[in-house]
Amino acid sequence: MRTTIKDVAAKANLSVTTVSLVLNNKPSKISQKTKELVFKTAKELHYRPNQLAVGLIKKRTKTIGLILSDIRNNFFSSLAKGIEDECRRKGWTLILCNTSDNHQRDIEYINVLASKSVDGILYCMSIDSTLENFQKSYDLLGSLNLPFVMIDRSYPVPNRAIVRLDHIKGGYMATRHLLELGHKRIACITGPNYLEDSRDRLTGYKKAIKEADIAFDESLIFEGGYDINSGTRAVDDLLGKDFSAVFAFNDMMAYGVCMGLRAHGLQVPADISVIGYDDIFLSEILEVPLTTIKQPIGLMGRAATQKLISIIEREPLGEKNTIFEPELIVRKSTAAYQKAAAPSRT
Amino acid sequence: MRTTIKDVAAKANLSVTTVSLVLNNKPSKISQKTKELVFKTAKELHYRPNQLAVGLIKKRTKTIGLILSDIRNNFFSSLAKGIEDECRRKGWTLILCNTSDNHQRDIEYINVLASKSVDGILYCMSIDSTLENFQKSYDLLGSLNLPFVMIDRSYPVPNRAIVRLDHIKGGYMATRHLLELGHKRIACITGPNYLEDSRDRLTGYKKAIKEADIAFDESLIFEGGYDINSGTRAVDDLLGKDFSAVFAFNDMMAYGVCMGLRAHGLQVPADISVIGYDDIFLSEILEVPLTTIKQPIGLMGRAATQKLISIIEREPLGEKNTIFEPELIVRKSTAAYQKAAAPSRT
DNA sequence: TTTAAAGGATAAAACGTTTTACCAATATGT
DNA sequence: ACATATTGGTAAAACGTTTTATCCTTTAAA
Repeated sequence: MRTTIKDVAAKANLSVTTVSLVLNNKPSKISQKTKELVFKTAKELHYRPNQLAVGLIKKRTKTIGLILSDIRNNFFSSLAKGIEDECRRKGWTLILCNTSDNHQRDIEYINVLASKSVDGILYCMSIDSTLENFQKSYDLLGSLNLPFVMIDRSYPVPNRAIVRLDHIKGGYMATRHLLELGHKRIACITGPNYLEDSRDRLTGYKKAIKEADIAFDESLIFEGGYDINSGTRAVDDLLGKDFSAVFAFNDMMAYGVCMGLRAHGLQVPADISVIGYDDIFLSEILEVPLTTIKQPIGLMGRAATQKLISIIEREPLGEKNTIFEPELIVRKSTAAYQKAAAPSRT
Repeated sequence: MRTTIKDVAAKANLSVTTVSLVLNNKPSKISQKTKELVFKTAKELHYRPNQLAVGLIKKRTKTIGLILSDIRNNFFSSLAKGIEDECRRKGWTLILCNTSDNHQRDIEYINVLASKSVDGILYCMSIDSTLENFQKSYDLLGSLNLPFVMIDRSYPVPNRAIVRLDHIKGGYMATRHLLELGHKRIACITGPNYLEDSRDRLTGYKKAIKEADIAFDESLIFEGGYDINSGTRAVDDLLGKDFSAVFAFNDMMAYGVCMGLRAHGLQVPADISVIGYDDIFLSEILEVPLTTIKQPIGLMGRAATQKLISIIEREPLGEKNTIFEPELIVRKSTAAYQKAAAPSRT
């Protein structure tokens, strides 16, 4: 069996209380000599407090749960990396929960995490999180009295901390970039329409084209699901329509678009410009590196972790929400508009 | 505060013992009527056992730790996905530990996980794990009495369960594929030489060229670090030498090779054939999809999890080790040897 | 000399469970 | 009528900590 505090106390001929007091550096009147004896004995026996017992009595575990859709997705794994980094720095532990974009599991996992006594939750909703669904999670979290921070995706309800990008600005920047290259007919591959983050990007898009005096054309908007297939499906849908550029609301769908275009014999960016969103790892190493809007994903993960820990420890919080700024990364998938290049079905 | 078993007992006017017995379905002589009362009350109060207390007394937490290098790497995130899936299926919980390929952290995390009372560890060593380093982890794990399963990377020591691919065969298959396409001068980008998995692939390579009566040429072997940069550096080193194909010991390095070749104006596969290893997600969606040796990563994760749980629960184990079979996935980055295509410095 | 304060350490309760051993009341067999 | 089973349930210990209140000495102050 592992060494317990009793073993240390016994070996040092001291009480359990003394050992605990010393090891936890509590203000007490224990002589220097005794203190040293405790440290020495603890080290000899390789004593490490059993965190189950500690958690039980302190009602704190220094453990947080991370709920996300799919860790295989580079966006989430980068996020997880940032979060884990920050946890390690602060001596916290991270439990990983993968919902596979199934909201029922969001709920299950919240319950599991509560019964494991995590101190808080970092929550990226699954993609089928409508407002109603979110409300369920929100209520549950509330009834369990669990501190939580939403990452990226959320809905506006009271008393909810969120860390995310300014997606309106992001959508605006992406669109501006294409407009400045001379594109006027810009297709959008959005995320699910009920999601705020997708709606925000679209708002940014509309703002930009309006400023450029271009009418909004519903037929250029394709609702995707943030997955690679949405990109290829979008191309099938869009082909034959008049457009010279595509703004995909995430990089994954942008890859799909590129693949789809290629399959139809169209070149990026010669025939069609494509801009993505997220700047995940792949985007840089593609044969035609993707122009995209960068989210500082790792940083956002760290920020969210810090915020959650602050909430848990009841430190004075600055802003309830943290909004990051998007950044335009120009690579090779966007080019100036060429009149001749209007796409046609092959 | 959360509902405790005492609250349930109080409300139902029963003892804590009775409630516990009923809820855990223990053989006991509690009347059907009482049982129903217990279930009803527990449900009403939304009772969920505090797993800290349960863990403390049962000396089981149904929690395992996963130690890996970098979750951003698609190989590991796919692995983590498989592992998490299996954990969820069986009602286990997963703690994620990211070592950033720093062996010191392997050690730290093993200690942390032990103090959190995980029941076992799934261990992917960091890349700087020499035999000595591994020995330290191994000894620590032993002294903590922690069941563990190594994934992919390990060293041959007694009493160690490992789940991995047959890398000798994998190396052999990759090389055979290139040989069959007519290539005779095949460069290798290996992993660190002290790692068994890299050495095994090289063994497979040597076996294949020997069978084809081709002499082993040390100058065609470049020792990489399994990262993308190793691939580009390898190209710099190799250029000017006589070779028509490259076998990169993982897909990441294969991408690096492709990028490097492209930077030097060489085409894949027209000028140089490239084969990778792993078959991670990217490989399929590249402009020139990568021919590679597939590791069933998700499956391996699940298998490792099952094995670990079996060990923890002392179920009869079949084989101590599980060796998966490699599979050749032919895509577009390899082509038949063309005499004219010998590379030259640009 | 008595009282108060300081110094050094500890006993015991508490956290929320599980589990073992036991108890009381009723029913059964002789 | 008595011993014995059976039925239905509970008290209390244990898990490994932290923390509060308390205790005994010794020293300082009155």
